[in-house]
Amino acid sequence: MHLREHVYALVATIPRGRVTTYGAIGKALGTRGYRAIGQILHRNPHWPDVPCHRVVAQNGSLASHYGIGGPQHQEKLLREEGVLIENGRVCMERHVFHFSSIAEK
DNA sequence: AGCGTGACGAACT
DNA sequence: TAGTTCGCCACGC
Repeated sequence: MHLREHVYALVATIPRGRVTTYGAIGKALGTRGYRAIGQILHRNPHWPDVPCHRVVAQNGSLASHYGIGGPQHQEKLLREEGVLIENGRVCMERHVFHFSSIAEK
């Protein structure tokens, strides 16, 4: 099983109005290949089943080159879900989603 | 099959 | 605090 499958499966569980980070995903899956996760989401073929717009950097900044309609589209999508975005960054303390369980390998 | 690149992040300097 | 290096994984060439 490839890492990408796990990433998609995990991201698919993120509830509406919540966000997570590349680091959190990597940690949950037991890998440090954060860059790979970025690329995997960039080429997300499962939209909207896999809500990749809910994945942001650890400091709350949005994806630098969002692949589905530009960075502005990601921000729009998040706002529509009620996510607070200040100064181009998501209010993490308020919206971060903690994966309940371990990786599903 | 090997190499460079990238929606990252932590450790160094 | 800011800039650089390194680790890790998938992909295109």
